[in-house]
Amino acid sequence: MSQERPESPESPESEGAPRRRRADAVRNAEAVRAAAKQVFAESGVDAPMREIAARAGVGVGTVYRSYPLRSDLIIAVFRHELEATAQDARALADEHPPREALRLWTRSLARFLATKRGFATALHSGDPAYAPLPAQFLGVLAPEVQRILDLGAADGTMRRDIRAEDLIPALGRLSDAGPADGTDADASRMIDVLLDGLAAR
Amino acid sequence: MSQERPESPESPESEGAPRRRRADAVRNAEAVRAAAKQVFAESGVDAPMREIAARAGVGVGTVYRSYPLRSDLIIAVFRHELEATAQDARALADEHPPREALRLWTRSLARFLATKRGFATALHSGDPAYAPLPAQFLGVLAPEVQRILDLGAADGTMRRDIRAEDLIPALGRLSDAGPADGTDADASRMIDVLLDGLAAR
DNA sequence: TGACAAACCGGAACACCGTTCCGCATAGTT
DNA sequence: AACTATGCGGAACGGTGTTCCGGTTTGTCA
Repeated sequence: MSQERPESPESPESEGAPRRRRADAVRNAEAVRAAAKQVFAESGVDAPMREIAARAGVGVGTVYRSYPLRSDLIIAVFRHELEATAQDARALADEHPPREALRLWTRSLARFLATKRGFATALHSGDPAYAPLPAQFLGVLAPEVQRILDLGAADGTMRRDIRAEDLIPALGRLSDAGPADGTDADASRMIDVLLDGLAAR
Repeated sequence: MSQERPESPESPESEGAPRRRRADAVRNAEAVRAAAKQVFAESGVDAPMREIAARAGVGVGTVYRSYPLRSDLIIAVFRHELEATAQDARALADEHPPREALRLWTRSLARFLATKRGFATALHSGDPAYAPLPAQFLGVLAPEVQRILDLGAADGTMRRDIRAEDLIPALGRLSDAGPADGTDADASRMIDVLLDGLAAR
């Protein structure tokens, strides 16, 4: 029971006790996350911070306190779905040969990106507010996708010199195309071409 | 000589005589274009309008009068280099077999994009200020690149179901990757994969 | 319980930026 | 020289990200 005391850190080595966050702070952080989810769905991930704050019944300062970077808020909102997409890769790898698993997974990825307005664009925008996004995105997806690539390399159906860290950003960029591009190219067709290029020669 | 009169339109059918622009207006438009070229090189194509105006020794209103959309200014600044890139496609098609010509041309395109800071990103940003950019971009490049694709289809080395209008945006997106992505993937490698996928099966 | 310090809050304030608008200046014409 | 329409400058407006601080709330300790 005495373990509950904030002053008794589990890890004695850590510098200074990281006093527990106040209850109202966590409440507000969650309210902001929920509000952001709504607003992102309606107006995209680049919606004004003020609107998110207003929707959460909170001041803008509070938003920035819990989520200093816009990307922190985006990750918090989409983390679950992002991890689900990663699990799709794992499941598909178990049920299909590698090439087919990868092809099907690109659909899953495209679905994820298509339903998060502005996410794909933010991913390669270069905007500092989104800077940590690509790495976090990759961090979740790459391990599972790499597993498919490894299987494909092992059974000789895929080339071995492309890693998930290269492939996923490329897929993300190609997925972002489509009607909103101004040119009505079909995104999935170019993705299929890319996957064909991934086949072992 | 009487032909010089503004009141004598060459095409009688057109509605109203399009009075010639004033001399100071063309001077200013050119000064703005030159200033924009400098500023774009230093700060990217999304540099503040005010800075371009200041550099040109002109008010912001004057910038908007000659170039209502940001994309108008961008096109004006890069038109020559863009057309040179299109000519590269023509030249390469004459000197190499189609697949090799296309491979070399992607390098030319990547060079073009790499030296125009922010251009590639603007191309697929969805920002209304850049809306006409993709179409103008394609309008210049597509005819020459399509020629390569046609040659490749004719000699049986390339698949026939991909058109330049689909391929070029994809190449543009993949070229935009690289170190600035946050992930240090090598853009040219994924482009090579895409080109491999373009080979006839 | 009451008091106190640390943590936290709200939102005004500041710094930019794109874009518009209009009184004034000037080029071109008669 | 006088006149007109064309063009000019830059103030002004609306919107946005981000910071900052006086005041409030929470958790703790006596």
